[in-house]
Amino acid sequence: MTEKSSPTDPIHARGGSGATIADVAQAAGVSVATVSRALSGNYPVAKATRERIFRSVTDLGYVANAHARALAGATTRTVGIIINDVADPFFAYIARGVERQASAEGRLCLITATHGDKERELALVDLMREQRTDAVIVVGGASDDPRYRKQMADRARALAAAGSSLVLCGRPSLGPDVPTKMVTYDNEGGAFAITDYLISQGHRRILYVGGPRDFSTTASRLAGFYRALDARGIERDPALVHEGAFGRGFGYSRMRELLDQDLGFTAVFGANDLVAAGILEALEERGIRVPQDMSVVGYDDVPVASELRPRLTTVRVPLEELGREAVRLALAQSPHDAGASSDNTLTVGTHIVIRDSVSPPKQS
Amino acid sequence: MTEKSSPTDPIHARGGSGATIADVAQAAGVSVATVSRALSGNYPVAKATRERIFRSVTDLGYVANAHARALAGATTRTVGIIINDVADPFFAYIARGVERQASAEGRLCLITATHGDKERELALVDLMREQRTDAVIVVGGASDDPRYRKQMADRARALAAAGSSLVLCGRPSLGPDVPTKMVTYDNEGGAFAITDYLISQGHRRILYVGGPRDFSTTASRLAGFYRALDARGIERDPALVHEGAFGRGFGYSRMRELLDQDLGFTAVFGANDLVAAGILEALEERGIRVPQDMSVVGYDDVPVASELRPRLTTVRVPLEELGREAVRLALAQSPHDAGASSDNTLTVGTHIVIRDSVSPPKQS
DNA sequence: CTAGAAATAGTAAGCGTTTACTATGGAGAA
DNA sequence: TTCTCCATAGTAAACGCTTACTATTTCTAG
Repeated sequence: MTEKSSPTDPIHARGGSGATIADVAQAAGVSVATVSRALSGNYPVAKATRERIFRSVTDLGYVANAHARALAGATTRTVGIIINDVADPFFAYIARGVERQASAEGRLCLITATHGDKERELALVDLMREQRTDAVIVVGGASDDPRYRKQMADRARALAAAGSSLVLCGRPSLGPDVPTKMVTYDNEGGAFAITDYLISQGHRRILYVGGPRDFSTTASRLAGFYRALDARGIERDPALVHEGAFGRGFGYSRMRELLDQDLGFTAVFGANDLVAAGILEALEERGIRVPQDMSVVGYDDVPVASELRPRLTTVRVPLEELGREAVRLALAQSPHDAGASSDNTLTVGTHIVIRDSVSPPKQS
Repeated sequence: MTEKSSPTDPIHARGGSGATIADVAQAAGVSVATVSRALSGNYPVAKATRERIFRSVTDLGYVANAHARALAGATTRTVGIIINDVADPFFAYIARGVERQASAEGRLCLITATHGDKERELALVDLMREQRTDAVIVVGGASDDPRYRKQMADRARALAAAGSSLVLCGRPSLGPDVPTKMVTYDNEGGAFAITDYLISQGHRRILYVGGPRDFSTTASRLAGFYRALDARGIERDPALVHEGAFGRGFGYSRMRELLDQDLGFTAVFGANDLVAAGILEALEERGIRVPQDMSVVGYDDVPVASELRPRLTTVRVPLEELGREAVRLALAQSPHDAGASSDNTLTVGTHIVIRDSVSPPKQS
């Protein structure tokens, strides 16, 4: 007895590559079929037999081979999610919702990141197809490059044909004839609401900063922004719109440049909270007080918004909910089970949350 | 022709559940073996044949079945990671490192969350065993319950026996005879350094708040804290140590209570940045200025630390690096390939980053 | 007491790949 | 010309499960 572990230790038994169902069957003196049935519990197995089997299972530290199971059976009990970046809070909260709902529905969650590369995104969808996930959820705004859309549409069809589905989360449809499911939030409405709030506080020249060009999220937010301007009869000034990126760094550096120009704006709409954080930093550096000298708003209401000083007035997007709904919809038999309309679309609302970063413009 | 998509569309072809390698073989007029070889490219296939095969692959929108592949071949090209919460920045940054390194090494990444439940953690390790992941990485401090340790040790052995490995990331060893790999950071050293910094600024009564009791991370940070006190000959006062949790909410509420007692501390050490953020909020609410009236430090240096005002002085932990190293070590043939010592342990350093939340105590 | 229905267990056919082994054809060597 | 050796391609045996069928008991009812 040179073994360190005691003979009753589970798991340690085989030196090979893990016990198989056949090992368990042999140990329990039954056939593999019986073991399989005892484990899945969908077929009667005599109590004594079952107990013997379970004892062997623990003794051997047996766990089923998920691949063999997926190959023989139908479903993989896995959902795939594709996001930009695991550490970006916008995506992280959606991923949390996905992870939680998936695990509530007994699924595992394959999370991958594109790092903002759309080619990679397509490749990742294929990877998930290889994995035969029960659904693949792609999150976040999309490029509107037609070639890309076509490629994604092809994949949506392939997934649908294979009994899986492509879920678009927070991004526009690929077209009416493409079999996808969609979970979105009212991006344009939120932008409208917060812009209107700024206007109602007396602002007339509002700077818009951030968000990649030709990107669906940017387009919707900008659309809401313009609609609010139009509704109040305020002229659109192209000099006040600065697309670019979604990061904090972009907000900071672009704001620094803009501050040197004489644009005469009294409020800034950051395309998201991170951009707004950068804007705030640039303002702080210049000694411009917020909200006394300048009002600032963001979008998304990620935790940083309430961490900032002043606390950021922003648009709340129910991110975690979005993720949960994506999974519900993905796994639902019929769209109605998940509370979606019959075109498989579900929209969650947004609303503005008022904190301390906005006040009426200074009288000049 | 009632089909909407054009006949040259890839993918749309079969109505079934996805094309198989046999379909491709038939379409290309070769055997499945040849297709398999053409795809894996590890065996000569005539150029013309190969091209024919690839054409069929695109025509059919074929992607290999990862499960069949895993079953027949050896490896799954997947690593599993188990964290507390996807949206907690501490874990999110580690997860990002894991995800990036895994994808750099051609692996997919299965991410799951325990929500702080250690039973669930064990169950998740088994789930990953089922998936036959090339490695399973468990992240973050661990409970020191002996039963739990035993269970985890069993699983480590099972994984090792199956040719996979258990990687402990930021948590203590399970014992010398348990086959694990470890990536850690100098938790105790960081706590020592920042406590010493506080002392060097003149603080003598330092409050410690946060971190679950009987938790390895808490234990190490507290150990560093005490060592610094001892080294300077400052008495340990149990009334100044308040374990509890790692969240922002805990920092806030506990600090409120503590402020009502007359403890006479001049500085607060938050067990992590989130706790420190809560502390700062409680202080702000009471109108206590930081750092003039009270100094505050945190731990981890997650983004919120530089978002806060005052910017938080804290201990920097190279989280993303930690995740990357975990994957490198997990996948390395020999520990030396990954720069680890021969006992499969790798430690990354921590250092304090000084910002604006500490100053000498007020003369009273 | 016996036919027929449960209840329980076993047999074996896949599931979609990879890969060891085998087969074929033609080029170069003798 | 004949033999060998490559370069290719095919055959078929796993891989570890699930499940449709089949077989054996054991009840239950008539």
